[in-house]
Amino acid sequence: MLHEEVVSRIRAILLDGEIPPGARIPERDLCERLQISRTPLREALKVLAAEGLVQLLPNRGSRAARLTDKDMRDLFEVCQGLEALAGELACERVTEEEIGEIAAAHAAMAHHYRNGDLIQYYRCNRAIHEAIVAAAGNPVLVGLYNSVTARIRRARYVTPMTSDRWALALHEHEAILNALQRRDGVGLSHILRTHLRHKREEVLQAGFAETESGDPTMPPDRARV
Amino acid sequence: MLHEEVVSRIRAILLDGEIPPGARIPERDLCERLQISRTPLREALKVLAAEGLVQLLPNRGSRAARLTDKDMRDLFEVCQGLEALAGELACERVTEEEIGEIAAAHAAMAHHYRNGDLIQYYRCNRAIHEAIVAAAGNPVLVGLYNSVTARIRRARYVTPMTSDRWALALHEHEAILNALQRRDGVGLSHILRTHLRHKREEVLQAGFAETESGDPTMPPDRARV
DNA sequence: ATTCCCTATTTTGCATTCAAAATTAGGAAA
DNA sequence: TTTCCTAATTTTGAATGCAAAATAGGGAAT
Repeated sequence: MLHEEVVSRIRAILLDGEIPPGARIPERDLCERLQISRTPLREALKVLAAEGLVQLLPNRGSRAARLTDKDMRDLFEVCQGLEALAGELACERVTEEEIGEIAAAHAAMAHHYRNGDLIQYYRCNRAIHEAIVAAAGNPVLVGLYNSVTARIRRARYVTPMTSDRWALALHEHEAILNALQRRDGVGLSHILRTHLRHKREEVLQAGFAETESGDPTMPPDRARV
Repeated sequence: MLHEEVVSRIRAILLDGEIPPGARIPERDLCERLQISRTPLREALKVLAAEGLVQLLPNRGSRAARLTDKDMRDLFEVCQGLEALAGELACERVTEEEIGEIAAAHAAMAHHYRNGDLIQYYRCNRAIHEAIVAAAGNPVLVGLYNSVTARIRRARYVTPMTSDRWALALHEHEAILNALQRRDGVGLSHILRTHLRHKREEVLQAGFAETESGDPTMPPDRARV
């Protein structure tokens, strides 16, 4: 198994919450599960620590990082900036074909909205945001966007919405698609910011931060893998 | 030596160009120099690879990453977005004390400009940009900014300027300081973008990209450490 | 001289090992 | 029972060892 694959697999385990935020990462068990020795596992953990998904505790191993409200706010703030930039660039560079794909994803999303299928709605939603970032044609931007969004993925795409919020979000997405089709970079940038600001408010209101009560320096629970 | 320190030391070696872009990284020699074994060295290299400073070649070790023109353009583009965001946030959050420090750095920079001291000018210049990002009060933003700017540091802060360009840059910096003092987020954001666009043009014009002629898949020179 | 091929050496990637640190478990004292 | 101390166990962090891959070297054939 290649280094990058080890990183991906562990990242998936963390994002799925299989090792919940704050839980200690059991090297031994993970090694057994991935059928690798501790050396490549630990290399991957250091990389994930640099990404912010893992917290390293000197002489005490590593745990799944947990986000405070402040972390969440900071991450959404940067995400807004990145999506705003992506929106502007995308309007300059997006192809007609890409616009077609995004329009199709939007239509599918609207369909799931009408069916009240939040899971599928979020799936399309995420695809749209990622497609806009991809359309910016800047791999560096894609990389940063992925690392930032990975950390807020669960909050962003799991938090339930009130019916009002959901209707507003869909409405905003119509404006997003519209701005993209008109290649109105400034407009797209602006609506994306507003859209993400609303999402952030929802998430923080829902208290999605991953900090539990209690001393964060205390020995964390051990995740069973 | 702590893991993070190993990463920092190797990062410094790469940024100093001591191992030039494209050169193979000699694990053995670096181990000897840092007085560590290959295990922690390789952990650090994987982290630096994730940062984009090192390129991993399966079964063929790692080399110092080299930037193409496209990489340079992409990095500057993202850097513009990050500084623009930082500028906006900084105007909301910067303290009077921080403004004072930035004003002082600006004065020092202007002094070095008048003396024609490019090295010292760039030192102050970089301090100002970093102070604005710091004033945004968003550690996530600082982290991304550092990783992006690390990769373009040499291009950004080494490229010589024509007298016209230099005069323009100083003039832009006056506008930057002014916008910050007026806490004009939109204005600061805008001038920072313009300023960085100019810098990018300079760098690309100077042909600072790190791609050498020849097949990039060929065995690279080995750096002597 | 140049190209090809085969062997010797080096380098890589990972498993294993080992000392140091932390954690756990157990028993004595209050 | 609760608290504190000590010894056994586990876990961590890094060095070492080892097989596989890549590279370098050195003729033989053209």
